[in-house]
Amino acid sequence: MDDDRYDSKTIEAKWQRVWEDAGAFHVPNPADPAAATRKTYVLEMLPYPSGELHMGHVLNYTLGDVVSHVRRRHGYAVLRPMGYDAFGLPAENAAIREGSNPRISTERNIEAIRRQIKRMGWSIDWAREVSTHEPEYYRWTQWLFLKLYDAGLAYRKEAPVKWCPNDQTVLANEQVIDGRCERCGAEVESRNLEQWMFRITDYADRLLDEMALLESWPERVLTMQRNWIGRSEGAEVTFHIGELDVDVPVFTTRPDTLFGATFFVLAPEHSLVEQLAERSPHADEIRAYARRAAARKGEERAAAVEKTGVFTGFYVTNPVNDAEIPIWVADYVLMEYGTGAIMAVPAHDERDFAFAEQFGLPIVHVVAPEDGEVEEGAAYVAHSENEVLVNSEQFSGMPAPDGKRAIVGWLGERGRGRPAVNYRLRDWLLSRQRYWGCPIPVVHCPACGIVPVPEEDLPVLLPEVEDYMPKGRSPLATATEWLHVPCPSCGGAAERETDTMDTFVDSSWYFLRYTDPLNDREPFDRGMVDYWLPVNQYIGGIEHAILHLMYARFFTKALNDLDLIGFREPFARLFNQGMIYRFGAKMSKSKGNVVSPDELVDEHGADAVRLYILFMGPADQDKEWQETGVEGTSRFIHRLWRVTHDELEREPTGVTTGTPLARKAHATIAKVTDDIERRFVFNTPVSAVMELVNDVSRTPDDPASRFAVETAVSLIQPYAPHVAEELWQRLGHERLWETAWPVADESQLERDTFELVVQVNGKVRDRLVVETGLPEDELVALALASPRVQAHLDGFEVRKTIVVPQKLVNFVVG
RNA sequence: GCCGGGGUGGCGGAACUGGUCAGACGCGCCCGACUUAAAAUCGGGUGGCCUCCGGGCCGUGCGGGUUCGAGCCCCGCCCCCGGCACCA
Repeated sequence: MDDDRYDSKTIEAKWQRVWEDAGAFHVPNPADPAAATRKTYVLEMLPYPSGELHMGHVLNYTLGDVVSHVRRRHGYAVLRPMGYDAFGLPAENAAIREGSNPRISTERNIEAIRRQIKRMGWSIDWAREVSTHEPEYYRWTQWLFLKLYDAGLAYRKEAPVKWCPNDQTVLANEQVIDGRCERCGAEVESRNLEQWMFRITDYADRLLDEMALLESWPERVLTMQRNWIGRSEGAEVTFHIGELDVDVPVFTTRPDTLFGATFFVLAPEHSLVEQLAERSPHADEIRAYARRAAARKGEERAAAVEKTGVFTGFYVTNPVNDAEIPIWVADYVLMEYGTGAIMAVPAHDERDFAFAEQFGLPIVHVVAPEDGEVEEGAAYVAHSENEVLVNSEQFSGMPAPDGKRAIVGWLGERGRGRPAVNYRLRDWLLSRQRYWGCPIPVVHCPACGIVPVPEEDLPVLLPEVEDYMPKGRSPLATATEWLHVPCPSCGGAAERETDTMDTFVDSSWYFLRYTDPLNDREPFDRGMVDYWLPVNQYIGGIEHAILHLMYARFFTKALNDLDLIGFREPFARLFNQGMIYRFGAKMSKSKGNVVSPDELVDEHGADAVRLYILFMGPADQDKEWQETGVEGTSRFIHRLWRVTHDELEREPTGVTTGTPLARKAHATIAKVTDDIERRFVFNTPVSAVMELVNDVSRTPDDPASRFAVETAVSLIQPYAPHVAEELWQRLGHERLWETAWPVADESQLERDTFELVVQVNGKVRDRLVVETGLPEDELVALALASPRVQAHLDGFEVRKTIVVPQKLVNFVVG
């Protein structure tokens, strides 16, 4: 190799081999987890092997790599594993597209991704590699499922569920975006099916409250999860239908407006609708309306400009005043939320008001602004602060919050209501009618019902089938030999469950498996998970703000309840990187705007690509890909190379303090360290090192040039580890990856002199170089002595003088 | 409608606790050096307007305010991105 030319290919291959041979990034588990060590767990979301890596992955894993390198060089044992989220729709659909078997295409993709990862030079502990589709892994996914089943947290239930007609499977609510399948974009349908669910709703409150245990999560993610859980406090109030002698509960957040309920509405899907229709003279009309409404999609119903509905001819009794109010059926009431029935208070609810207007129903005001006066001819009154109850018998005059409590209390005493909390969150539907997933380890026995597969029979292997195309029933059903088994309980003929698990089940515990990936007796060792977890820094895309991140939190809490782990939140700190756009759109194959990391690495080397992806801008913001951007960081590497080689021509002086270049180097150490560790920003450190290198090339005769060059090489190592290691070696050192992170000399951050800014009325009029530490009056005297300042003071009276030590003097004149 | 994030040169962005004429660093562009030439590389310039070349005025989405001083704080708007939404 020509020593004077930078060649990324040779250098990167060389150092990747060195690291591998040295086991540089392998971190063994401690023999005694109780012994205090400096350790940290840095984790990035694992990739789906449905294709190759894209620039989003490059950003994700380079971010994690910088954090890992810096922490390692601070003396931490860094757990930094990698794995593959191999099961699931994306991988299976990719296999179908290319007419290949999912296992074969997934494993081929894994190999390609592994090769890409190694080419990028990310510092990973390969001894901990896992893939969710391997029996050694999914055996424990099944084991955990059975633990949740035993605890009553996994159950089977028939319910209206979301069905994707294209992917031929049910979906979790979280996988439906604007009424469409998150994966393929097809419009989802509603079906009544018996499916496997996880009781995540039991954890709704803890998913909210235990956000307090998190060290640092982006506000937007917490907000999204709060919105998704959708907790609202109110009351359940029981209304009575005399004719049927049935009680109908409703949920309301406004029990204070109960006296204003002038009608009552059932969702078209409500079971009482048919019961009422049977006895009603308008039976046909009611049934026709219910059928019409059911046929409309939720979005259509929501978008309707005019409210629709039909009167049933029956009445219900308002429990607070025994008023008989008419029962209507209307599709603005949703069966999925609350109880599917509402009390309508048109004076204080916009939707009820619109309905009342449309059908000429009475409007009664029962809350008013604090003076208690209801405006003449008032219609709908928006909720406001300091309302008081009116027209509410003994409750009139109470401030609304008191009224709420009093009315709910009054109802409670009479058995007609109670405080209640309602959630938007639904249980997690986990079964899928697809081939490429973890088999659900239960057997259906005609005599015993659902029987869990005994632990010792795990894993239930995913059978080989000839045709794995989705057909609405799981392809596993065609594996007849696999399907028919004796019941583990009674020994009679039985059938295996043929649905597979949602891929999000696999990824809800993978971060635990990394701590003990080869364990064949249990999913993980309790001592090791408790030692490494919670993850100190988790990094991944915002697209998982709800899905994966909420499921993983749920799993962690459930496993904690089962006393399998000793912590309640999986990820202490979370960082979401922004999306990378090109030509104004998110990079995607279908839009044809992807930039291939491989091609960029071929052309510029992994170091230049790593530098650019972080230098582009704040890592958490979305940003536009710049075609010529990598050239800039590539040039920087060449410049660093040249500056280092120029330096090698000079005799080292040993000077590390006192010169302008020495001070710049110390300031750069301080800036880079603070940015990465405290501020968690990754673009400005690159700028700072560029400045340092620019300074070296401008002032090569500064005695501290060797120190400045070594500092630049050392600081850039987390970003560009290959070239840094090579230059470090040429500078006569070794193993930069385990060399202590540099520490700035505080005394070098202060200057003997500084530039004093002199302002007149807030405008800068002069800048003077003055000694550090002069008393204020001397600074003022020096400032007054400036002819430029005098020119602006001339003829005016100085009314006030502001002195900011180390910074400026401002004269206020007038 | 509710909640969260954001608006700075031709572009990506910087300014970290209100304090050095806002614009670091990089991209692009312009000029120069090297070259027969080009590329690469190196050096210089690059917010706008005016200029007697000293400098002056304007400028961080819009309008106000607080302050000696505001990109940063407060009030009222506009626009963009994301989440939730006939959720009772």
